[in-house]
Amino acid sequence: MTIKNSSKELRRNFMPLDNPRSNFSKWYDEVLLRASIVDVRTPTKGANVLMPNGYEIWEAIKNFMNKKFKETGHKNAYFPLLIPEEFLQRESAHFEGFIPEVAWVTHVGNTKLPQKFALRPTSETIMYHMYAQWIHSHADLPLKYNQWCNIIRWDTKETRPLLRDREFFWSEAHTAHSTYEEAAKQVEQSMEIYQSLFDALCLSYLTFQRPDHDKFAGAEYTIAYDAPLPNGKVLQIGTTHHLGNNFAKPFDVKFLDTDGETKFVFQTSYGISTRLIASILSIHGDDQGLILPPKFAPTQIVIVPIIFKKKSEGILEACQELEDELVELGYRVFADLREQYTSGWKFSEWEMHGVPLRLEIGPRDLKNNSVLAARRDTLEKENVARGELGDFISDVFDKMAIYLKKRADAALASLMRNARTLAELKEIMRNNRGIVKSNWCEDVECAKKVKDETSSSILGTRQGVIETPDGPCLVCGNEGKVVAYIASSY
RNA sequence: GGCCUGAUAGUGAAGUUUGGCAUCAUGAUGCGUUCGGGACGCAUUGAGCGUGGGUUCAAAUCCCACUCAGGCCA
Repeated sequence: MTIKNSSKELRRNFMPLDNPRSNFSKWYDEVLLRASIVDVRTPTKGANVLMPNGYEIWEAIKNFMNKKFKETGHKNAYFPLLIPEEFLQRESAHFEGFIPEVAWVTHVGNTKLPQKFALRPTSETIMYHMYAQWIHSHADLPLKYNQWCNIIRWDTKETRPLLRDREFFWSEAHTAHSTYEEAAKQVEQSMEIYQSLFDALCLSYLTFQRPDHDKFAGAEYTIAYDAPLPNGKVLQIGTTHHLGNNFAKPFDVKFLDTDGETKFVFQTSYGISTRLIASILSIHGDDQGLILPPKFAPTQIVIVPIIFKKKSEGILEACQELEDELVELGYRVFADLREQYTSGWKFSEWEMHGVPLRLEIGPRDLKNNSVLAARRDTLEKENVARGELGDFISDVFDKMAIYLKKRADAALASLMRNARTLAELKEIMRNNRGIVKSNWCEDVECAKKVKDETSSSILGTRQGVIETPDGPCLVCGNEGKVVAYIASSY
C-alpha cells in the first residue's frame, strides 16, 4: 500500500470533531473550543472567556430582547456590583438562599472594611433600595427596569462552561406594581416575551411552576423554563418570580394609591442568562459541530471560492462582489478568500462554527451565473440562479428555523417518560434519563427522597396546562395531589 | 458532602510498571505545487512534563500537599 492510498483512506474517515454528539460531555467541551465560543483556559475555575463567536450570539440575544423590552415598556439601567451585607440580610429567605455562594469584598488594600460587600448574586436588594426612593405614587407605577450585567455565584464544584459558571452574564428585569394581580399579569407578560425569544432561537422547552421548596429565595412563586440537553438532563434557561411584597416591606417600597392609602408595591423579577447559549449549541448541534439558528448566527452566510489553477479567473472577484451584495441586503456575511486553505477544509471549518448557509462559487457557477448553496442543518446542496439568490436566502432561513424547531420539539418529545413508583423512576434515571411525568403528594419529604435516591429532582407542575393526578404519590403512596415532572438537571 | 480517574508543545496523545538525552500526530511559519468535502512535498518552529515541597548522583516517572478538569454515588 502506498502512502498516497493510506492518506486517502485517512481523509475519507476524517471526522471534523474527535467526539460525536452521542458523547455529549466531550462533544460539548470540544465544540466550545473548536468553534471559539468559550475558552476555559483561565486561572479561575468557572470564570471563562466568552470569545467573539460566543459573545456575538449573546449580542444577538440582547438585540432581540431590547426590542421586546422596548415594545413592552421596559427601560434598561445599571445598578452597582457591590451590595452591602445588610441589604442581603433584610429578606431572610433571600439571604439564607444565597449565602452559600456569595463572594465577599472584605478589604481595601490591607484595611478591613467595617461592612463587607457582596459581589451581586442577583440585584433585588440593591435595586429595590433605589425603587423605594423613586416610587411615591400610583402614577410612578408600573415601574419596569431591566439590567444587563454580570453575576457572581460561587459554586464550589461542578462548574461547566456556560452551563454553570461562577461568573456569567444575564438580563434581570425588575418590575413594581400597585396590586398582586397586576404583578401576576406581569409574570404572564414575561412568559410571553420569553416564549417569543425561545421560539426565535428554535428551542423546545417546558414551562413549570417550581415546587415551593425550590422557588426563588424570597418569591411567592417561581415559573421556570426547562429545555432538554442531548444527554437527557434538563437546563433551566430562564425564570420568572412573583415576589409579592416580600421585598417591598423590608425595603420600604411604598406608594400613595388613588384611595389615599399608602401601600406596599407588588413586584416581579425575571431573567435569562448566557446559559441560553449552552442550550442553543447543545440542542441544535450535530457530529459536524454547531448549527446556529440563522437570526442569531454571528456569521449567517459564508462564501467559499472554488479555485482551479487553470480556471480561476474572476472567481475571487465574484465572491467579493457577492459578499458586498449580501451585506447590502443586511446579512452578516464572510467571504473566505484565504488561499492557504482548500475549499474542503473551509467547508468543515464553517460547518463546525455553525454558519447556517454556505455559498460556493466555482468556474461552473461563474459560467452558469449561479451559486451552489449548502444548508448547514440538512447539509443539502442546491444550485441557485444569481437573480433568485435574495429570495432563496430569506426563504431558506425561514425553512431552517422551522426545521430546527421541529427537530428540537422531537428531541423533547423523545425524552418524555412516565413513572408510577420511585422504583420505576430510578430505573429510568439509571438507564436513559429523561423528563418523567408522575404523581406527587406535594410533601417536601417525598421530594427530598426523590433527590436523594435518584440524582434527579422535581421540576414542578406544568404552567398553563391543567393536569389531574391519575394515581398515588410515587414516593409515599398517599394521595397524589399534583402531576409533577422530574428530571436530572444542571 | 463522599468516592474514582486524570493533568506532558497551541491541540490530541505516547512515555510512568522497571527513575537515566522528552516521543508522535496535528497546528503555526516560509517556499512551491494544489483546491466542487478537512490536499501534498521540503524546510523551520514550538513543551521540560498542573503548582509547591520531598527522596535520589539523577524525577514526567517514586512520596506528600495543593490546584484544576472530567465522571460516579448520596
